[in-house]
Amino acid sequence: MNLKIGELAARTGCQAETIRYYERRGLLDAPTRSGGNYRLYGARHVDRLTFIRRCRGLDMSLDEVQSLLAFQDHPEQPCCGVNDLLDQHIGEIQRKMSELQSLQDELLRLRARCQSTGRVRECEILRDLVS
Amino acid sequence: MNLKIGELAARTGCQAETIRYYERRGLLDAPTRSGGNYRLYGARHVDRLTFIRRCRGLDMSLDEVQSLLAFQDHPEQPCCGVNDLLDQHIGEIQRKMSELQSLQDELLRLRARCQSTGRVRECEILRDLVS
DNA sequence: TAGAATCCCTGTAGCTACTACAAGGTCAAG
DNA sequence: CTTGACCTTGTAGTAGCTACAGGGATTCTA
Repeated sequence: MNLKIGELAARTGCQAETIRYYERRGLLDAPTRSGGNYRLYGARHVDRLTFIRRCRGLDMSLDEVQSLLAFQDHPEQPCCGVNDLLDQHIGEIQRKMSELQSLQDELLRLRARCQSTGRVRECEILRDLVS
Repeated sequence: MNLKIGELAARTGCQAETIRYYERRGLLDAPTRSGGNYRLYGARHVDRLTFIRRCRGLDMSLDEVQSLLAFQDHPEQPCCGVNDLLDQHIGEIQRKMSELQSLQDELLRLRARCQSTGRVRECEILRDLVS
């Protein structure tokens, strides 16, 4: 294996600087180094990084990802913690969505107040926003 | 009028530190000062800050708010720019919502893979996240 | 009128999850 | 042997605040 950071980056679709950042943050453990002090990654790192990127793609925070990684490192534990974390995350997304829905409603209502023919002076949108 | 920053904060539901931050950012212009160097705000500031907070409540960025404030300061301009900004913002919210919807779908699919009885070792959720 | 409590001031550093340098070292190709 | 692509560390920037520290002003109470 023995990938350099750029190769790992290409393989996972993650920038090299992001990989170094994950290492600093403690999500990815430090790989071995080559003679010239280059990071050398193995298959285990590819898996971990893939996992992290998948979770991030699902909008999880790095703290959440770190929790899931901790579960992976203790395979004998019951897995209900994983489910709890996911349920909580699903709840958060739910909340965000309904919040955005209210925003959208209000924005459309606001937008309907102006037919874009006049001057700023008479614009009902701006007037509406102060009150 | 002549409100101190804490009074303006209480009146608008905005923290004093946030108000100072808006001043630094150039959204709220610097008020006069008292003898003891306290900021003293007038009715105009109350209106501006209310406007800003309303916009922020609609999830607009400070840059967007600043654009709207610029429109307010040029009341003779045609107001179609205001409409454009709002339409664009509505579009963004729309995009965010459909993105969250896909996330939600995928999270629910993922969640359905585990019935929380086993150990982490066999957890299909974690397995799914690596591949 | 003294002292305490509560405000206010400036400036700086922290938060998330990166991203973008600068200044330099390593390595492979020509 | 030089060029260019890659790698290294460290630092600073992004958005929109928030949280101090260390000090001054004002106001309330005894």
